[in-house]
Amino acid sequence: MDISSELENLKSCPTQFVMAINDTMNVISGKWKLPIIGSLLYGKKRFRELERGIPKISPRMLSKELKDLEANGIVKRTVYDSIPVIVEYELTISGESLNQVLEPMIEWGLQHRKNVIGK
Amino acid sequence: MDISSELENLKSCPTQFVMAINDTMNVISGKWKLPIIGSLLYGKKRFRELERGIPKISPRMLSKELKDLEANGIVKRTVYDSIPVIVEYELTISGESLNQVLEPMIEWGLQHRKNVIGK
DNA sequence: GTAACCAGTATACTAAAGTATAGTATATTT
DNA sequence: AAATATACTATACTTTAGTATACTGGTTAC
Repeated sequence: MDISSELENLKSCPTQFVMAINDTMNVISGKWKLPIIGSLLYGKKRFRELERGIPKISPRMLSKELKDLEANGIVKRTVYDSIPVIVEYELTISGESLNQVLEPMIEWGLQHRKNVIGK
Repeated sequence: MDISSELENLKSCPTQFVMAINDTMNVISGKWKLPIIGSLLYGKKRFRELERGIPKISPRMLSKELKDLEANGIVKRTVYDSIPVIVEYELTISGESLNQVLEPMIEWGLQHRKNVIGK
């Protein structure tokens, strides 16, 4: 699919592209998804490391969002059967490839902020 | 700012980039924002045109989201003092420039769907 | 004169998202 | 033996987002 004509296609045949956008949105929407993904950009983390690294998150939310991200193929959960058990979370390839959507969001956000303040 | 090093920067100094991402998210999140923006990609539209064009949206939600989008500088509202009054909505430059973030979202979404189905 | 179109607003409700607080089972440290 | 750590789960609550239904005030068509 030719990227330069996607906007044109979005006009003429929205549904499948809107679905793709919604898929992407679902993966990163919610209060805690980006902080979690951001934390995991540093590399593997254990549950309590994430909890300590993300201010104000509750274990309930962390657990819920990690399950969500895992179900969506963004995060991989590994249990080591050491004693005591160690659980590690890391980004999948799909998770890491999210930078290709986050970067344009950073660009647009910074530009938009300039525009709005500029007025 | 060098885009190719933004991910690296996101790791080392997250707050301002995370803020930019959140700004972008806020602009397009919610059930009706994308359908509205999508409709306006076709060009100017009047309130009832949008209402008819977006299945299941209620006038309350349409009104609320349009105000939101206007407040965020995504949509411009023009009132013509004809009789009866005509109100037109259109995307601003900022609004149109959203394609630079929507296109990567389409790409990522399609790719991710392939990955998930592929497994 | 009544029915319909325009551009919405008002009120009340349900559903989804997020918070607060406490507790589980296991193991290690002091 | 008591305190602390890990990796969570359970229950109850509040807050935010979205829905349903009706209505307003003006204008035009039949």
